[in-house]
Amino acid sequence: MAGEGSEFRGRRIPEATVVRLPVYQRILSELAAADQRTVSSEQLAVLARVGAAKVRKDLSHLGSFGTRGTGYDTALLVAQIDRALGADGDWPIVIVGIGNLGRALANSEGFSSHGFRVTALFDADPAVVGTTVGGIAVRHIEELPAVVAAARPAVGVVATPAGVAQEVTDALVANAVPSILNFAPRVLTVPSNVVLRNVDLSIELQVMSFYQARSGTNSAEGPA
Amino acid sequence: MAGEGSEFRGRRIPEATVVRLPVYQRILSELAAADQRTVSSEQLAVLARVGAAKVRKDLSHLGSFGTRGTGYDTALLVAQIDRALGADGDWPIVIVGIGNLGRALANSEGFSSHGFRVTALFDADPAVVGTTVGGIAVRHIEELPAVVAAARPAVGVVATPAGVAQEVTDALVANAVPSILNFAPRVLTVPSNVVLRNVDLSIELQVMSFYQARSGTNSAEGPA
DNA sequence: TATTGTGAACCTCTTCACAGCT
DNA sequence: AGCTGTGAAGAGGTTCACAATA
Repeated sequence: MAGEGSEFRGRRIPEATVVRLPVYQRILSELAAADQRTVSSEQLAVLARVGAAKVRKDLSHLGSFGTRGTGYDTALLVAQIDRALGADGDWPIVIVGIGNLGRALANSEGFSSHGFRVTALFDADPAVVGTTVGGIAVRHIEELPAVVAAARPAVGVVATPAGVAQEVTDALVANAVPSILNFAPRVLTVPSNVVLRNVDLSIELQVMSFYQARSGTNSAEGPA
Repeated sequence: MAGEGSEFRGRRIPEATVVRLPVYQRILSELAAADQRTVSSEQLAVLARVGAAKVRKDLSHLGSFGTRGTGYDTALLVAQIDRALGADGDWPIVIVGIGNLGRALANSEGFSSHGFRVTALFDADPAVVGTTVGGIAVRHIEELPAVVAAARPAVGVVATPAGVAQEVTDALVANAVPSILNFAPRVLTVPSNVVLRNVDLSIELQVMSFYQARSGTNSAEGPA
């Protein structure tokens, strides 16, 4: 459990910063592995492809861990970011919908690091139920309430067809899953106390075709 | 090519809006399929889980297609959004890295709609090269330059391990691929004229554990 | 000297509120 | 009356620029 709020700086970290912390963390881990003891905001900025001022402001939300004239202690910074992100915790995951994408997620590196751990898989297809994916047996969706109520996963991943995404989400929420990561191309409704994030592959492509369709336009650079 | 700028309103559409347009488009398509002729910003807002004012402002960037007192013509709006997003175009895609994720993407619905079309798959593993995924034969990565130079894909999808993501990207860019969609957990460098978008599954999870780690904290609501 | 931490300016996106049109 | 389109206000995030400090 290890849930002590100990000496939290009462800071409210902006979402934009939260999204960048994992990027910094990955870079810092690599630097630490290469035995680099300290790092400047400038170097981290170059590696993360952002501005140095942004790096400093982002890190300042975690506290004041840098040393003026020297930079940041690499290992210390990794530890601080890990703590902020909860990487020192244990975060069981369940995945619902074991199609191509669900299978890929179940086997994904990202789903078994930083404290994450896939604990259960569910599908409705009898041909899939009972098979083993990434070392875990796929259970029938009807077992979801019982299994989830017992296992208390931290994250429910929805990788089902769009048509059943909302009802699957409702089942997860009803069984106290506090965070939902949705891959189905559907806008989901969840209570306000549930954290919902969406990953929509189709949207990413469409954003690209938007910019490309535009760049095809005569590059009439607007006058100031 | 079909590259006519015809009667473009010289508007610069905010990125935040661009990301929501595909969501509206999907909802509107469903309404149109259900024979709903018109839709109000309020109804669309409820379905997309955003504010009505935001819907109106977003749509206003495309032009003035609503009718006061009535709402928007559903079919017309779908057509306008499609046009803005380039959904009336042809967007060949190549996917590099045919692991679990690349395979899922190659079979994905989202990669074969809205004008998108997977045209080539590449991998470095001899055990994978030559196999067929989603009806397309996987070619060796060494064939990439020749194939890409000939096929001129609009989007290159990087689904390789992080270690080779940059070199694969360099090869795509060198062969004139104008947009890169990166799934590798690595910050990529591309020339400024190349559109780059990142999808990082691990980051999404870490953002969730961040919020959950926080909510575990005594909900000491900060004083104003 | 080198580099952090941060107020202030700036920019972008969101929300409000209402004039204007049907 | 009903609903859009938008100027203006507000909130959030980024960048600047520099004082503080090792």
